[in-house]
Amino acid sequence: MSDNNPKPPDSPESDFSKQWPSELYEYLNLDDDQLACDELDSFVSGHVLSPNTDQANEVGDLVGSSSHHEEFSTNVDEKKEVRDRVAFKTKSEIEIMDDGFKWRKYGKKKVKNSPNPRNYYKCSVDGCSVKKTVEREKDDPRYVITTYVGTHTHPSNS
DNA sequence: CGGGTTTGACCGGCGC
DNA sequence: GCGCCGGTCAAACCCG
Repeated sequence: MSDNNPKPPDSPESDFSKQWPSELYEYLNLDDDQLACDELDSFVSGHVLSPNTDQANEVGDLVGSSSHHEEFSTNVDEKKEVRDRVAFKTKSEIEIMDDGFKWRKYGKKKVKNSPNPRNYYKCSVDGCSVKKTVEREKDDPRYVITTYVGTHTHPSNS
């Protein structure tokens, strides 16, 4: 948390950052409760900017391990662009979850480390360049890994 | 008619 | 220098 990004002063909703994770938590809770699975709860929050393949490996390993949650504190490794990378692992048969935002799919790619394709979504709101990537777990196809990149600059509810 | 989705192609970065 | 890999764009198509 404490991801205080350079939000414009004309943003009436300064606590939108708090609102965002709240909804996600709701989903996670619902999902968890719905399936009564206490073995999952992967909450991975990172912001590694290094374009290194190691990054993917780490994430994959983390997800593959499961059974335990990891939390990365804000390391403030900011360079110039503030790209918050937040990955969520959710148990769902569908990857298209409406979190209150409108997403436009702009690409689909098949990763080598996974037999399943990866979907790329982008926020439809003008001025909001938040991206989202959805990928299925390679070990457990019933798990969905959603990675959010960036911060919304507009209210979730229209 | 407009926006959203789809798929392939293209590109940039890194490794070898 | 080339190949691999991941990410993005764009044209076409589909649906409301």
